[in-house]
Amino acid sequence: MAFGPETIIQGDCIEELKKLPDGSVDLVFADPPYNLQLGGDLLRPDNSKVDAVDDHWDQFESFKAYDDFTRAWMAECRRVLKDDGALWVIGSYHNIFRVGTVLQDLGFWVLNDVIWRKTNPMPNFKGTRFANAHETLIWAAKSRGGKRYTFNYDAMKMANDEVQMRSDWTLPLCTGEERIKGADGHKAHPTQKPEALLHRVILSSSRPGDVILDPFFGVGTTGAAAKRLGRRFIGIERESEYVAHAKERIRKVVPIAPADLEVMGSKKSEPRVPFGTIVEAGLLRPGDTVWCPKGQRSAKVRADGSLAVGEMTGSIHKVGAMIQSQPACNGWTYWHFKSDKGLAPIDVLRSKVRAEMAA
Amino acid sequence: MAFGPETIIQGDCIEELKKLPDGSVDLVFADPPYNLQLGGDLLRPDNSKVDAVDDHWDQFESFKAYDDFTRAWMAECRRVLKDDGALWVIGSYHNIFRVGTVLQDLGFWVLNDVIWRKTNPMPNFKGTRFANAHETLIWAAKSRGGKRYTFNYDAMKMANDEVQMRSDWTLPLCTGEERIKGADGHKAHPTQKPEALLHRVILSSSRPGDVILDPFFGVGTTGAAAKRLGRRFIGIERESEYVAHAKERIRKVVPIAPADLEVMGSKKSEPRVPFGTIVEAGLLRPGDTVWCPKGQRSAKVRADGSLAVGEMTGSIHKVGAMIQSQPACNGWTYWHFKSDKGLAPIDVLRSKVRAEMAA
DNA sequence: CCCAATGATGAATCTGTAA
DNA sequence: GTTACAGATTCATCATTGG
Repeated sequence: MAFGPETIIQGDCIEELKKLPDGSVDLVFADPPYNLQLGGDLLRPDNSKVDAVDDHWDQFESFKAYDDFTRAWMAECRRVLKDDGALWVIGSYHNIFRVGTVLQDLGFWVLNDVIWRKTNPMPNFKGTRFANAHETLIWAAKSRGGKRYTFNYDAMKMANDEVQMRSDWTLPLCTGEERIKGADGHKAHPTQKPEALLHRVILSSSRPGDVILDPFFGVGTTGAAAKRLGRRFIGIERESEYVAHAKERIRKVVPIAPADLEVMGSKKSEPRVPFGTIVEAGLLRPGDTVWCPKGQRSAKVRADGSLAVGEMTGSIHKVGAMIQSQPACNGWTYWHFKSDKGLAPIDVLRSKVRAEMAA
Repeated sequence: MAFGPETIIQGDCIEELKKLPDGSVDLVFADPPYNLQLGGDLLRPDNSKVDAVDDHWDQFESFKAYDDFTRAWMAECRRVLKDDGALWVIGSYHNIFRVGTVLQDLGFWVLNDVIWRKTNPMPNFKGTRFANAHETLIWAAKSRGGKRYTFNYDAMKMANDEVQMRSDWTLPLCTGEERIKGADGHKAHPTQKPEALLHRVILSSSRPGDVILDPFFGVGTTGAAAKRLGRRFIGIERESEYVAHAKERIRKVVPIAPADLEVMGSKKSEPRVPFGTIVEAGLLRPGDTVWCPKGQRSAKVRADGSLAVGEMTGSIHKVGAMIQSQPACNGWTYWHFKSDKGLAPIDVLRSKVRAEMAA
């Protein structure tokens, strides 16, 4: 069985996978349900309601039910993969450990776990945890020591300013024009992935003309990226509405010439370094004193990177503003520490940390 | 059984854990071994040579042994944890999926997965994969819906320039002076973690005086960070050489003065002041008027600390919610009184009362 | 036409205490 | 156990509106 360049199948993922022949696919990208286990409604501080992912397809009775489901679709994916093929799966802490364990148990060989760092994640509105600002992808070969998987090392290095691509990728969410909208103007799919993410996945681990299978096709991000990058694809999706959106979307995609693929240039601005990092790095210690430029006034450094002047506490900027009775203050240039050459602005310490980060 | 501030136990992790009493520990930090490639004795860190495991079945056996080992130490950790306790585990793609699955199966409730982004990771020399530039930590409460875990949200926010802390942490590797050296001048431990990482873990999820347990103590990074931050600790480590290094290292650590350990507290922890107290204190009088932020709407203060708008009466929060037709409202920030500088939120009056209470 | 102010929104396991 | 209610809580980005 040979696949045309574009195949979209409407139907149940596992049933349809079973119809595909052994060893016919080069790369699988799967974005399965995450099995979020949400409580009641969640309100933002402005009392508006968060549009939760409460779709029926994300509901599972237990971890065991989720594991069984995972094993079923993933075993089929492994069967249809060529021996030199590979699999990508994306998930969050709700499901990624289950997925990774099943994957290893099925004989896949993990090559990397890759972190998608979101530049603009949804915050944690209630202040109960760390803002959940990333998702995890697993990249795995069909088996250990099997035929060689595809990895376009130089393309990745090129796309990363000639520095080896790392396992953490910083990319924005899929919003704005890119986000597919329904007739009502609302998002057509609750969890549409950014095409830039698929671009990097496909560019890194497949060749032009390869067949890429997405068993949870949704509104077709994998298909759009595959077509743009000159790959063939097979998408399986149960919901007819998503299929319709995907078809319309992919129809409009114009494939680009390989020479024009170097579009992912990354511009690096100076990384933000919180003052707390200076304390964590041990460049200043909790209890240490910092001084104003002329050394008359001082403040104490606290373990969390706040300063204290008497009862007054807050960030380096806030405390600096308060003791000067000014509306604002740049704490990095205002506060000084005692070095062997006398008082020096703490900005010097920030430069040190930045130099280390860049190294 | 009460623990002293510093307890280091030399012995097998699981055996020694079994001797600890139920519900006696506030926080566990575990950095377990993940040498999955080695068959046989998974606990031995001395890298004795074992033939590569190519066979799928052997691989499965190896995973099973690792899962059993993980379940054994983690179940004991769960037993010794207090009901409001929590667990941190760190790992890489080799083991973190196994660890996360076991953790969920044991009833732990995942709060976050946290990514340690290394600023200076080891490159991938052969150019065969993405540079493995991160490790994963899992932070989990003892159980779902159990007693409230500790999270110092405001301290974390402060440490991150007043923006809430995210699930990805950028920190350098442990190198240079910080890295413990053996008599031969080489690193004493193969996977020593940076103290900055432990600083953030401990500061975020424990309180001064808490008991922190590290069942894979190594050269004592957890102990050093715990002592510095005024926490007690219990470390278990099998290798006497590591224990010796840890003791010597921790001996030299100077704890931060208790006063300097104070971090930004949450508003939730401040004493509750009923609105009626404001009226009792005479800061507002029955019959006085309070206004919404822009001053268009007003309500009357009543003697019992309720508000009235026409027929509508109730608490400051309820009346605020009702006149805005919103599900909830913080009356302290919504309602304003007329001061000599124009409208000011009644929260100012609450601060006054609190200041007086503290005096 | 540009800039400022305002509003909307994204895979979210999202409160605590007292009666 | 449950219910009631006080009151604490958000970041980056893009679209829209108003001047």
